[in-house]
Amino acid sequence: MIDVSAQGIDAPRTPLSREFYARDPAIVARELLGKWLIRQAADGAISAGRIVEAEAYLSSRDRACHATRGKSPKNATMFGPAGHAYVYAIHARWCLNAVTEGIGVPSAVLIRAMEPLVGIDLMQLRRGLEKNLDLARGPARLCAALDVTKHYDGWDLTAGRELWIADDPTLNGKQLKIIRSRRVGVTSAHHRLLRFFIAGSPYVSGRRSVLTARHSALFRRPAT
DNA sequence: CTACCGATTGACT
DNA sequence: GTCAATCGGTAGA
Repeated sequence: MIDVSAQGIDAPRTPLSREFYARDPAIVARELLGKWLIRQAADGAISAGRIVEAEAYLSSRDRACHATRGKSPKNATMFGPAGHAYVYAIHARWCLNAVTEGIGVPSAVLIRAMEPLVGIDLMQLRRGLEKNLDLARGPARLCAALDVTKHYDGWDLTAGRELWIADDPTLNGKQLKIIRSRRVGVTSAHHRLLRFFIAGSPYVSGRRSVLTARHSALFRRPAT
């Protein structure tokens, strides 16, 4: 359930490798759950949290992917090497992706929600909001909480400075319960199950009632 | 230059 | 549940 044991722990410094990202985006999205997303501001202040929700966008074989109709200045980063940040604007807000697969294959994982763990005061300040649950619940809220803007489009997430992703130092081999569902807000390829989130996490985006219904439906299993 | 559109959010009934 | 504000990116005149 809600794991607050990580609060007060230092953010991990060792970034995930290029090889981690250079795989199928559905696998990367699935495996990014539980990882820490870390932001270090110019003055050294750290803000970070645990990724609880991510979506895969599969290059030319996915109609919902921004790169499905070819390269443009906006999506150029997705055509570059894996492990770089792809930051784009939607409805006047920023969203953060991690580029996956190889050069010339424009796929990525959208990081949709995070459980705030470190630097919560700073994230509250950036969001103009106190409520911990809503600080990074949604891709644009997450970017606002971490002050991720167009400035970080193309940023190398494997360099381990300013913005990176690392293994959870508190996980200790624990297995996460993960649910797979349709992606949020996409207008094409709506049926594809390319959204992944941690079961029961209150930091996952979407309406609570919808989440609970979907949750129980997907968890129902025939007795064995 | 103008005219849309959207991987969103927050306010509202 | 509904709805519209918001503005960067993009296409087209």
